[in-house]
Amino acid sequence: MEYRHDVCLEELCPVCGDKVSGYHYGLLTCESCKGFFKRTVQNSKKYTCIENQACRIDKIQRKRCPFCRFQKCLHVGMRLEAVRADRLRGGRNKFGPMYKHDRALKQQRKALIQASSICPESSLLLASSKHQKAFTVTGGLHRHTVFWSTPSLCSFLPSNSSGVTQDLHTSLSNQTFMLEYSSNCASSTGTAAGIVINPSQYSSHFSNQGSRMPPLVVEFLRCDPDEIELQNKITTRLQQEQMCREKHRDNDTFSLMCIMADQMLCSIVQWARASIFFKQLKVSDQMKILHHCWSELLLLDIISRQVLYGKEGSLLLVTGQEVILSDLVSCVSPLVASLTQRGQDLVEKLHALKVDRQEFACIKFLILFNPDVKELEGHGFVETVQKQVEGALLEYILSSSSQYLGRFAHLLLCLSELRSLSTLTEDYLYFRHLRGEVPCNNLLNEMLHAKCSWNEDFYVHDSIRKH
DNA sequence: TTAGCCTTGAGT
DNA sequence: ACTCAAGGCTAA
Repeated sequence: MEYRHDVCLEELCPVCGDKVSGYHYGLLTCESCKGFFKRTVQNSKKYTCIENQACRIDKIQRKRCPFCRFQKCLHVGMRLEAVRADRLRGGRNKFGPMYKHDRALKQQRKALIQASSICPESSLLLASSKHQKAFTVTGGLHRHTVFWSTPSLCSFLPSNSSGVTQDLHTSLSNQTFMLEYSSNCASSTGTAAGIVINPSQYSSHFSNQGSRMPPLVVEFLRCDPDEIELQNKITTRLQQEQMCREKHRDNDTFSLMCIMADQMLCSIVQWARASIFFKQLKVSDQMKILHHCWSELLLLDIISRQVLYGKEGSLLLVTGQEVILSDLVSCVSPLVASLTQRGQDLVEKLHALKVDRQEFACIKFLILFNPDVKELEGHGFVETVQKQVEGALLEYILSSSSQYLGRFAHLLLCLSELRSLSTLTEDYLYFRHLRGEVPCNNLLNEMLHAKCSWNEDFYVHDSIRKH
């Protein structure tokens, strides 16, 4: 199943890649998956997988494992409740407005993309990198030693999600995130992944904008960690570790920055884990995705902090401390100085665009759900989510900016630059890692380790087996 | 059991 | 009257 362009994607079934025949049970699917889903639900069929519940489902092989096919149906967002218990024919159900809205969004996106002269899939810009970035902070900050170990990535992720239940009722209860569709909300959701947020749940938080904000954006904001809490948490941990480990290790600025980055990575992983869509992925996919985008997310975190809260000429750390940029640039290597400068240029671009929290929240999800990640079991799902996120971002921009065409294109270009920067910075970190200069036993280290076994599967997988 | 085609009927 | 997602039918 090769999805190269949105043009094709629009017409391919997210379950098997066959030609789409219309909206069925919540999303666009082919006729055969529609029939399969209907038969399974109507007859309460129970299947078993003779492999390891990870069979590839495509047009050719879809008949081979109904268990995995049905799992995939649920995974991409087909809705059990759209199969009628009374078997009444004809008419319309409550999903009608959702389909209509989805169609309108697709139309809108197509028009926008054409008008922006961007390739049919914005994911061309969003999605082609092998790895990412790092951060370039250094300078005369702390003068103390901080070192501690962090749990590995797999310990952040649930260990039991490989066991997929085949029971329909359990499947239903697993979908508690699928909140009821509300046709009177300006939603950007309810598309292929079938996720629809009821904005009334959050309207108290965003009462000034709640009526206009796409529900998915509201949800992204809700997932976003609070900056003050994050600052307190990381500062506290840095202090704790400083007290515990004062005697250990050299405390050069680079090590300190690694440790801070490591803490930020922990919070990024926690954010992902608690976020809509991500929890639906299998743990193996969650790991692949995080291994792929950690540095980009880390860099975005640093950059968004500068754009939203920072002052010109200084670098605001997650701990709330400020570093004067000119001091910083003068005491690091030329490579790091140039990376810092590029990062600063990006900050200025985003600042000029007045990118807000909502947009950053969407961008984080665009980075996280990158369909370019290799060998994902839930590849179709990731693509679907990315399209939904793009749709939500687009809708948000449409509602909040009169310059939406240029704005959307600009944001994509900034993302492209972010990716390129992240690749360079990650390479730099990797180089320091190979020289043994990155503190061990932490998440950052593990990410870099994963990078070194890029085509094999990975250090983390070993950790899983041990568990 | 699958999947392509057919029938139905509420919403527009 | 038309649309289009439901369910139904049936050859393979």
